[in-house]
Amino acid sequence: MADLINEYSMHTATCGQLCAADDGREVTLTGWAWHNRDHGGLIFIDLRDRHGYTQVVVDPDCVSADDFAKAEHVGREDVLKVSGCVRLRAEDAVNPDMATGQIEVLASSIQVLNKSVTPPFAIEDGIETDETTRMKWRYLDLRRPEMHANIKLRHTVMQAMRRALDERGFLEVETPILANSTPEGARDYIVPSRPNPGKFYALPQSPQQFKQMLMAGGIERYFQIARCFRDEDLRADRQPEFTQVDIEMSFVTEDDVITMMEDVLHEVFSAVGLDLTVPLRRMPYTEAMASYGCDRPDVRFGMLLHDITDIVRDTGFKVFASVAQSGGVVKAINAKGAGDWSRGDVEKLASIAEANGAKGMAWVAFTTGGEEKSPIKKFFTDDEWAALKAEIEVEPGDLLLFAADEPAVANAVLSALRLHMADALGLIPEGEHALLWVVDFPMFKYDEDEKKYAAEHHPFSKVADEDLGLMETDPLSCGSYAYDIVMDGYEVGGGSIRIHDPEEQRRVLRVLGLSDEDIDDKFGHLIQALSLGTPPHGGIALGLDRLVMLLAGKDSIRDVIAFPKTSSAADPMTGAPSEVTARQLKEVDLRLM
RNA sequence: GGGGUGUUAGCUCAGUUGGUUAGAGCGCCGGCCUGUCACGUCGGAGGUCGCGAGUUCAAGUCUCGUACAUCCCGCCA
Repeated sequence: MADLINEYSMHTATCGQLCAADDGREVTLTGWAWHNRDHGGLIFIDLRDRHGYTQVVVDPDCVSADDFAKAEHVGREDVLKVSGCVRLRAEDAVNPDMATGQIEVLASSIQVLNKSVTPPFAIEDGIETDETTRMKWRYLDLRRPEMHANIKLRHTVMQAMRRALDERGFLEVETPILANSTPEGARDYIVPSRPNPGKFYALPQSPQQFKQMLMAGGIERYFQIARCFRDEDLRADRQPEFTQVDIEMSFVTEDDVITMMEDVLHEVFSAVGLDLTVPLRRMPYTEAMASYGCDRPDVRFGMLLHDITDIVRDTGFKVFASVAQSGGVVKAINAKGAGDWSRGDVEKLASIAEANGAKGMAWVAFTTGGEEKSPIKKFFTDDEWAALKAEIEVEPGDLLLFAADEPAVANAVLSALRLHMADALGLIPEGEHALLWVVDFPMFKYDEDEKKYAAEHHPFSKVADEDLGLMETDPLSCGSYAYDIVMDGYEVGGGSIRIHDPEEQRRVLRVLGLSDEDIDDKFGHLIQALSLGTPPHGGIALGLDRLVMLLAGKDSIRDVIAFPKTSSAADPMTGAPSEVTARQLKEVDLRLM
């Protein structure tokens, strides 16, 4: 075996890195055959490895008849070992579109290390093959240069992250995968415990409690590139298992965590050839909701939300007036450049509004020709119309889209429309990134379905000092020391300063509806640790998959995960999840219904 | 749990008003070809139209159900 490895690793060059300076070198290349162009008396084989392509020329005068016959039958994805001499191509044979297009390798011997059957799709960039097909043969998909680049980018980001954190005194610590179910939050993946019939582990949704225990354990600065699990429905940016760069620090303020994270990210961006200007903008949560309609604003373009509730409070357009008078809001965005859209195209936008909870969508188009088209204009007085136009500063070519509803719905609708219109109008600059902090999150929100309070961030975040007295009387007014980092409209990280006072922790959990008995049962270890000298601490977790996805310019994290799962949490390659035997079930004391 | 879109050759897709033997490009197989690089050229093979019912003289096409994929809402402390 050692000899075999040695033999394979002795190749003297890689396919993507030969250049004119290598002219005359004797090399041995190993790789996969991409294209085989057989001209009868002369054969060109493009050989591919991790680094790129090189053209191999097989001339019958330079190889044995046996090797030439082999070359004639080389097919896609055959694994070859080719020895030969690098030579400059004739001037008219140079391929300027190819990194190694200046040279070629004249083969002297060819060895087929492994013959491949015809692959189900082409191993090259820009394919439009269905993603399920790519996932079924993921190892083939991974051979494609763009997937290679994604995996390499992920590696570079992870290594830069480790280096930057190590340099700042963080210790990398592993925390358990077999952990406890948590009563709040996402649905857990559960694992039966054979020695404890009827009892289950839960895979961690995040190492949150363990990292707080590490602070209690005096580690002071911890990080982990941690796998996290959540049994919820999937999205393009959500997988059932995903990776967080999990960080926690003792004796710190919100500013300390934010500054540390900015420095680390600056180094990570440098490592991938990007310049991140720090410090980043910090936007209060209330401003994000008011101006962008969401807590993860994409600030690469404008089109901010305008609140026109006061202008339309008494208008003749009853839809607006009744919402405005009953505690709702009327807001609008101005999609500049869409003023000449056809009525049909504009009306189609209503389906986006409705998908986000709107009952309808009003609009006004100001054509570049100076016309004002709208189904609602006739209900407005001249003064109201003028006030509306002044507030939004309309010009010819503008299209106004309105949402009138309770604030949460109006914001959700306009946030979705804003993103759709930015995409449709090409307002998002390609390759540019915009990062910012969203700060001053509220501590609690009210869950209408469950009829109880829930933590906006999580129940271990510290309530703002000045609001501590409001916790029992007016939870929704309590701020917190929680912050998110947002990149290009995605939440790529979030964290907070944690509670380190045991009584404060109990109060928060009580607001969430937990009895003292529940608190002791589920969080007794935490409360106890807090009462035994846990230092003030705080931290953050970055969504590595999303971060790498954005850096790679992709719109699905599946493209930066080596072996992702489909939207039904299945793996088409391995067939997971699958049934287990009756014996396996019996061993863990389970029976299928 | 809900909504949208899709499923036809190995891959990407077309398929009209329901009507003869379901097509194209690429790939694959065979022949020819010494400067191609998405080589060219000639020929060939390749189909359970996702699956199951129904309507009809007749279904890739219409109806219902269902599976899977994908995007979104809910959900994701």
